[in-house]
This record gives sequence, structure tokens and C-alpha cells, in this order.
Amino acid sequence: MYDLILKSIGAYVQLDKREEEIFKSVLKHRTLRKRQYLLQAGDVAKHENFVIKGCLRAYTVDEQAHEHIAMFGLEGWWITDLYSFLTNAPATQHIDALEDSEVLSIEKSDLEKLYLEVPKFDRFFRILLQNAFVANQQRILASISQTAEQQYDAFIKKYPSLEQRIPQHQIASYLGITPETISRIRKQKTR
Amino acid sequence: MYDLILKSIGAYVQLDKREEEIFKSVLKHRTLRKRQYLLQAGDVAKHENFVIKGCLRAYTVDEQAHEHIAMFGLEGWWITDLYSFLTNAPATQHIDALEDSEVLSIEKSDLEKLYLEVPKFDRFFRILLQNAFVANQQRILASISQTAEQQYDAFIKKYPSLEQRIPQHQIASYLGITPETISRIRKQKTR
DNA sequence: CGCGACGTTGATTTGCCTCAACGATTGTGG
DNA sequence: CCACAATCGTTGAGGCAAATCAACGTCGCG
Repeated sequence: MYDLILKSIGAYVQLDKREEEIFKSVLKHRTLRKRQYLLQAGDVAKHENFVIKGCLRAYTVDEQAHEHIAMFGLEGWWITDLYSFLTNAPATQHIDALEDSEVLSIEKSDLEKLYLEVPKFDRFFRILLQNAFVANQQRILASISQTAEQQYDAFIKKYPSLEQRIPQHQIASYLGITPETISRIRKQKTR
Repeated sequence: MYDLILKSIGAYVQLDKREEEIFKSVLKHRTLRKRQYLLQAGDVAKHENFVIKGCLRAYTVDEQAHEHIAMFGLEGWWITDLYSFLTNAPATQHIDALEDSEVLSIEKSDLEKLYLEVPKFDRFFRILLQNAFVANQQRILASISQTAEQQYDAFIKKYPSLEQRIPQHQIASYLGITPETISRIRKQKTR
């Protein structure tokens, strides 16, 4: 159960046995059925969640009931509504499972204690957030500079596995385009 | 010269005198004239830069010679092409000054040493990057879900000072819309 | 079996872009 | 210190990429 998360951390910092035990002791295992919420907008995000199986999504819903996906959470990724988590404000994002999934959750107070007891976690999350920052910057630049087709192509190239796993309209929702547009882009490619 | 940066760090971690000295010793002061490059695309980003005066921008230039602003750097902000900085790949972004500016730069090797000597900096940048992550998430959601007008209004509300300081077409370039569109949005508001 | 989820296709609309021209400033070199 | 060039914002005309709206076929699940 802890294989993936320990390997993920081990890629950036070396934990000794004691630190590993401390860490594992604050992880709570949760299973989610497809469509089940991990977090609902309006509630406060009290956990940072590491996905060990399946696929989740974090998204907002606007006045016209349109969903806009902020991020996906695949195996090996962390997912939460970070704004809510940091400020204790009600979450603006929903998080739910696109497939039957499993996560390891850390409660906020436990994570804060962990930072103080094992400063390596400051380092680990610093590195993790650096990578996330770069990815988000690239996504922003794509969004403000590229056509729907360019963005779709780049997405497929970057996440080839996701194309198989999730419905196309979820990808549309992530890219900020309509499902119809994706359908037309794909059609045009086949001939 | 060090007031702002020490205050900025002090908001999240407490440095003792020795740590403060170590930190200051790796900072290099640079002044930039308006339009002067801090980093050119193609070069490798070797510094993380803290803005103490003025205003910078990081941006890409596409095949049609259109500029797309990835981020602004105002007083108190950090700016670099983080992807290049982390991987030593040639930068895809240019960074230059929109006004006469001053920055404090840390070289990559010095920053890495600093992380090891003073782990509080892992923590400081972890917190900084958390905030940046939240800001980027919000920008992404705005970009994929809002109209040009909504985005412009939100920008003005979020950065009222910038509206006065920088040309409108720079804001357009940051939002991924054209200067003409901003002009029309503004016109329509006056009556 | 029947319903909901998903993707496709067509017709139409629209928000924003492109292109072009034009003043008002700003700044700069002779 | 002036003349000329850039820079910046504005306005109009026209075009286009993508959204919207609507209908329909298929599939898989409860």
C-alpha cells in the first residue's frame, strides 16, 4: 500500500526507518467508488491526498452549471483544493473519482507536525511544488497562446494514457473547450 | 537594500543573525534599465531573482512574433524561468524590465548550498510555491472558464496598481486577449 | 429492458481576432 | 530644442474559430 508513496518521496529525499514510520502513521487509506466525492465545494479541505490507484478530478462548477477541471489526480499525484487547505476557507472545487480509486490522506494538522518533526518534508514538497509550478506555467501559456487543436494535441502527447482512460468531454473540460470541438478535431485527423 | 527580502522571508521563517548573513552573502544586486533583459530565451536561467524595485515580465514569443506573458515580477516577487533553472535547459522565456528595476539574484549552486546549510529555506520556498500554485490554479480556471471581460475585470481588481503602471497591451498579453479587445471593454464601461 | 452517459454531426450564432487607419504621447538623435 | 520616429491606445470593418443549440446513434449498466 505504501510502495508508491515511499518511492515517490524517496526520489527526492532519503527517509530513515523512524521517519518512514512517523510518516506512515499519519496516512489514512481511503477507497472511493467511481463518481464518489473526496471533497465537495463548500466544505473545507482538511486533507492533502496522494492517489495510489485510479483517477480523480478537481473542478469548479459555474453559474451555467458548466464544469471546469482544475487538475486530474492520477496514481502518484497529490490532489486537494490547496487554497481551501491553506486558508480553511470553504472549497471552491469539487474533487471526485473518475474511476474506482484509492488515496492516502494526510490531515492538515498532521502534515504541519510532520514538517516540524521531519524537515525533509519541507524539502520534498518544495520540490514537488516546483514541478507543479512549471507544469502550471506551461498550461497557462498554452491556454493563452494556442488554438483548441494545438492544445488537444499537446494534451494527448503529454498524457497519452489519459486519452484511453477518461471520457473525452473531461479532457475538453480540462482544456476549456467544448466536447463538440474535440469531436471535430478528431474527425478531421482521421481523414 | 535587504529590507524587503528579509521581511518577506521573515513572514514565514525566523532567521538568526548567522543565517541572515549566509543568505545575504549569496545575493547579488543588479540594476536593470527599462527594456533591459534579465534573461533571454535560449540562455540557461542560472538565477532565481527577487524584485526589490520596479517591474519585470517573463514571456514567450511565438512563431507569429506574438508575446505571451507568463508572469509579472513586482517588488517582493520572485521571477525566473523555473523550468530552465531546474533542468539547465535553454530558457523558453525572456525576462525583461518594464520599468527601471532592481533585483537580488541567487545563483543556482548557491541556492542549493543554502538549502542544505539552512533547511528553513526549504520551508520558505515551499510556502512561497504553495501560494504560487494557488494563484496559478486560479489563473488557469479563469482562463478556461471566463470571458475576456470577466478576466480583465478580475485582473484589475487583483492588481489595481498594475493598471496604472504598465501599458494595457501588456495586460492583454498576460490575459491572452488582444489590446483592441481591452480597449473596447474599457470603452463600453465608461458609458 | 430502459435509461443515462457519451460521442457525433449539422446548422447557426457569436465573441474575439485580424487588419487597417488614425490621433496623442513619449522619447530621442541631430 | 526641435523634428521625426516609436509607442500606445482607439475605432471601424470584416472574418473566423469555436460556442451554442439541437437531434440522433450507440453503448453499457442498473
